[in-house]
Amino acid sequence: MPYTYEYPRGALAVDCVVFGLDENDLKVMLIQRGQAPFEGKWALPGGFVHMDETLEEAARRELEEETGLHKVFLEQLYTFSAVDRDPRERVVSVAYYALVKLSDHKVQAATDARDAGWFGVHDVPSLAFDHADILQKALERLRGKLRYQPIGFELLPKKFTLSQLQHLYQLVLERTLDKRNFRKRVLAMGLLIETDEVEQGVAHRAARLYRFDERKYRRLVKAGFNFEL
Amino acid sequence: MPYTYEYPRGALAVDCVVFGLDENDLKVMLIQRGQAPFEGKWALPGGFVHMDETLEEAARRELEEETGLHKVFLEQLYTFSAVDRDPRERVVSVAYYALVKLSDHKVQAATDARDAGWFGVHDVPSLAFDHADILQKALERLRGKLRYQPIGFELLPKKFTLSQLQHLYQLVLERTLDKRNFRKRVLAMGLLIETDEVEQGVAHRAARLYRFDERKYRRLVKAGFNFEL
DNA sequence: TCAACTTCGTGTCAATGCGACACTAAGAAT
DNA sequence: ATTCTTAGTGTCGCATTGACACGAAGTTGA
Repeated sequence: MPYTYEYPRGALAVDCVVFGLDENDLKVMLIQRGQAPFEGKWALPGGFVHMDETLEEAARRELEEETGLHKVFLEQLYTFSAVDRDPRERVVSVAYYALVKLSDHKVQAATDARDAGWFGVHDVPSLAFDHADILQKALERLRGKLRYQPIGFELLPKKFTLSQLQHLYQLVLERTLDKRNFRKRVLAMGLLIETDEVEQGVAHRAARLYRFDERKYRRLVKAGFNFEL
Repeated sequence: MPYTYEYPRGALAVDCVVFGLDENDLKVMLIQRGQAPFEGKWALPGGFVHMDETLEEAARRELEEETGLHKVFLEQLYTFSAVDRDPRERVVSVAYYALVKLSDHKVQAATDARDAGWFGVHDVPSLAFDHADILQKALERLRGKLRYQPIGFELLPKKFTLSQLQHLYQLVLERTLDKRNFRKRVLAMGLLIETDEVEQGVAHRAARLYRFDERKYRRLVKAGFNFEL
């Protein structure tokens, strides 16, 4: 305990709001706390920042440690600093949100030592700290971002149907969208590649599978292009 | 100096990007550093966060202390955490951006003990720390925000002409706008109140003065309204 | 006082974008 | 073969957007 400073210092933490998409719901990953404070309560995955890592590195490390997730889409959300947000002492927390393909990560999520699980975003239990506020803010951001940036693909498998994509948009934006108009718009933006495959194992006409053209997207972003769905 | 912890802790700071509007330019307020590191270099106003204040409180306090500004529009921007962004030790900085009416604050800005001043945003000197990055990000945010939220008024005097408002938009967005279309759109959003005054002391036909209807704006925001200019 | 100068303030029209809307096609199940 | 379910497709009217020019008002200086 040789770390002594001239002035008092709060601790710095990161918390992650991890979104995943299930057939029917937008889910968020929560872990059950194993220690006080809030022992037994559900909380966002997160932890303290080390001295030799950036905030994003800390967020990725904690995600990997606590949920097994890695290489996910991750973006800074907001920094929460209410003086009493942690009952132990002053802790300022930088929140990130992540989007993951549930199909890829279903298994690992539950294999951590602590209990971890996916909850429908409108059906979360009471959360530790100010994590409910953080979740709220993350949802708003996701909604806002989805409108003008093609980030929805991060939540879907590599190959997906347009119906899945529309379903995702409807879940996040919380309203229904017209099928024809949606397809028109989303195809018009020119970032979807039609594959020659169709979905498998459905009890009705199979839908065509598409891929997101990430290469093209990156190129356009670099060229200063502006996406508004 | 009795503040001892089990693990090392970085320091937590806030930095403020303060925008102001001059007749011809969008300006940013800088202060000249009085101590190492970067002594003599220009930097964003800012400082360390106290244990009993939120980040926003810290930002407002520093603004008041270093530049005399108070009661300004202030919003969190981003948290910067490069490990070596401060040569002394680990410092994570939460950046805020502020919009002030230069007309109200021109005087105080220069009265601080240190040297402080307004610089055209495209004509800033080399900055201390990673403050150039912070400024860059603030500019992007301001541009993005201006598109869909009526925050430009924070930069203008209480009563202003539509030409001033257009000029501001042009400065921030860095492109010219059609006068008639601009007036149509901005009046259509219904948040401007026409006063019965006109500007004074100009060597040509005087323009009508308008006020921003903040009351109405707040009401609409509360009602969940969505502004897109 | 009149001519010159500067900025104010205003409307139309064409093109485009957007939302509403319904039926046939394909494939699986029975 | 019939039924069931979802896939996939085009038009049309309306609203929005952007391009575009000139007379009005007020000041200045000859």
